[in-house]
Amino acid sequence: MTEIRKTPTIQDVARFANVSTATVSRALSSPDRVSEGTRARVSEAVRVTGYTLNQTARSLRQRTARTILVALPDIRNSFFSSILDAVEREATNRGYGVLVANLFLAQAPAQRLQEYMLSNRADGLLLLDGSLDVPTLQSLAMPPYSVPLVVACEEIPNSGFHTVLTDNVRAAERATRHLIDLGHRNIGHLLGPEHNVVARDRLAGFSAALRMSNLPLRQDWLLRGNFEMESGFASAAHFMSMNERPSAVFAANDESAIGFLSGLRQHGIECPRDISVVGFDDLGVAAHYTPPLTTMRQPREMLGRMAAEALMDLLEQVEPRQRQLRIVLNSELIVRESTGHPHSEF
Amino acid sequence: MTEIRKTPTIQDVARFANVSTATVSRALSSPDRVSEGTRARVSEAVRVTGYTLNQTARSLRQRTARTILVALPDIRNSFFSSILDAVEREATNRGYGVLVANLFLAQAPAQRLQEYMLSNRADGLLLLDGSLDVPTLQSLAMPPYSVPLVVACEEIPNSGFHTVLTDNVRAAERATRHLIDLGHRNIGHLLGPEHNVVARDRLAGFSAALRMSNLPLRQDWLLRGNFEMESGFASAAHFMSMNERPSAVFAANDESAIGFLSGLRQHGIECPRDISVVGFDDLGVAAHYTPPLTTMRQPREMLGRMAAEALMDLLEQVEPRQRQLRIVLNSELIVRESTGHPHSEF
DNA sequence: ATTGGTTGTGCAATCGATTTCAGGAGTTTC
DNA sequence: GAAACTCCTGAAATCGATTGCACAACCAAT
Repeated sequence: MTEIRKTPTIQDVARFANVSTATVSRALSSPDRVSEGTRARVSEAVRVTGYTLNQTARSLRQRTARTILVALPDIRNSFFSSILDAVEREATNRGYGVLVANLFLAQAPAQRLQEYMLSNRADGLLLLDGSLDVPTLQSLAMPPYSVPLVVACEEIPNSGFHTVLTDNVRAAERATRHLIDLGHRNIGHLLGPEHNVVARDRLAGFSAALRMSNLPLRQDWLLRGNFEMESGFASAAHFMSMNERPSAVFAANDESAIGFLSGLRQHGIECPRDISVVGFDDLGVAAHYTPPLTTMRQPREMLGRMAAEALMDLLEQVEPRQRQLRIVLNSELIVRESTGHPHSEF
Repeated sequence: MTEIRKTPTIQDVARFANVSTATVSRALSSPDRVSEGTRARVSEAVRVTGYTLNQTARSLRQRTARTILVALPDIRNSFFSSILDAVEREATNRGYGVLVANLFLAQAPAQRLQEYMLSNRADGLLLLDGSLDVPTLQSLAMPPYSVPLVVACEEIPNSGFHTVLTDNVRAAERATRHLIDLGHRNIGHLLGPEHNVVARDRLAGFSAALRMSNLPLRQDWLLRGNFEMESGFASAAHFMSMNERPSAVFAANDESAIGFLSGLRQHGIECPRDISVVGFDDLGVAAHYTPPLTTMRQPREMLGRMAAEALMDLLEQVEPRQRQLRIVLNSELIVRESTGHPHSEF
């Protein structure tokens, strides 16, 4: 009686097929290196024993985990979860596992990532957070560690890291120009987090657009925000307290735009009748908000996919790539109903 | 000259501290089993060499990966990403890694999970998807594999799996009763996916509430849906084509409620003036939608946390737990502005 | 002085795969 | 018919930790 006591190993297969473990290993991972007969015997033995590879053992020997670590500032944010979705899909296709590190509220996040990477649980790091401690990351990326690393979404300036992102400056400029084209001359901006690169780029694009149309950039029309709905909501109150108000606002992202509109509505301000608002991201809800949001659509799936591809390519090529990789994707203006011509003073 | 050629191993530490690797291992993982002097020497050696544990090697020897696999139907869905957030936080606290398997559009998902688990990359499985092939899962959970498994959010009936979920039936009943209490007598239901357990439970709660108030359940007022915005949007068109329309609708979740409202708006139907709608989940956007959504709030963070806890407890206890664990959390009605008294016929 | 117990440490086996090296068998080449 | 090559296979080393077992050293009790 053959009692199965634990998951079968390559030894069991070898015994059953009457070959050595070396041959089993070869039969499974490079079938053309064994004879047809052996290959068949091994296949049969695998079938009978119900053998499955112990990935841990392979990882130890091959020094690769076939796993990538994805670090993101906040999974709950629908923008990042979309990207994670694309990354996971791409990784799975290529036989990689995906470990997630959610950095929201984590203390010493960069260090946590470092420990993770040095523990050999993952082969490469996909960073979706640009706010991490650069020296720590850089020491990770340099010899002796040389951890393969790709930054996506949020650039880390002067880091030399491979990067995949969207052209936030130009996209913000485009969004603002849309408002200008509609006839708006008094335009405000709902800011992202102060130290966030993406937020800065969007502000830069915003001011560039104003400048190109000879419109003044009014500091008092830069509304505090941090990409979250609640911050947009809070800014609405501030907006109401202003003596002079812009007729249009470019919000740094959809979430804050939605919070902002929600806040305004409480004060009887209707969009687009009284104010035009353009967002950024084109979250799923943007199309179904009331009013449907005009916004810059970021190619999220594409971005996630390309970032994952870039990282895995990095992992699989033999010699280290010399030049820094930099991919910039374009965003697209989606015009819906939250923007219109200015026509009322209030 | 001591050149660092690769990441230092326990051997390097041992050599430096002039002890055996066994002692280093003990000094690090059970410090009270070595003498104070050795402990200090080892610590120093670790510091100098920059040693970090190779988790893969430990995993191989100890036959535990200190990693859990979280399987979810769709990460992009804000409901699941919230749960994942809580799970990740809890797991990290206890020193576990989190691998994600996004099952959206995956073929043979149950089998994919099986391969994953049998490859020893994860110690336990947290299932957030109730639609998987039960026999496959059951064979995983039974000897000889005995994979620790916890199901959350979506129950798998008669499976005997440990489960953490919310009381969907009662919550749906509560939501419907809210509409009845407001005076509605003609109430419809925007369904979830036909074969989804959660959707069925919510339908059950809906009909129970009607029954208890002696209101008829009209089949033609059960609107097709699949939890997604687009399906709610599509149902709005169908709604408009009906001869007799309900004055209120209980939507199976917030996303479909939002799509539905968005569709209705296109036809000039205003909420809550012309119709009352109550949703389910209390997604972040619910509070800031126009109108703010009345909805059943699910304790998502709690749910994720408890599910993760349950799984890790399972992993860490020596003898297998006998009784099936079953935790049911309560949802809470959040009344906002999408519901009101019925007052117009249309 | 013997026994018994505790403490601290090292040797070597072990986890389950891959891979290097060597060699036997068969085939081709000159 | 010897040399050179190819093809296939197995023995054993290896990846980097943990752990069972043995034992030395020390202390306490009889």
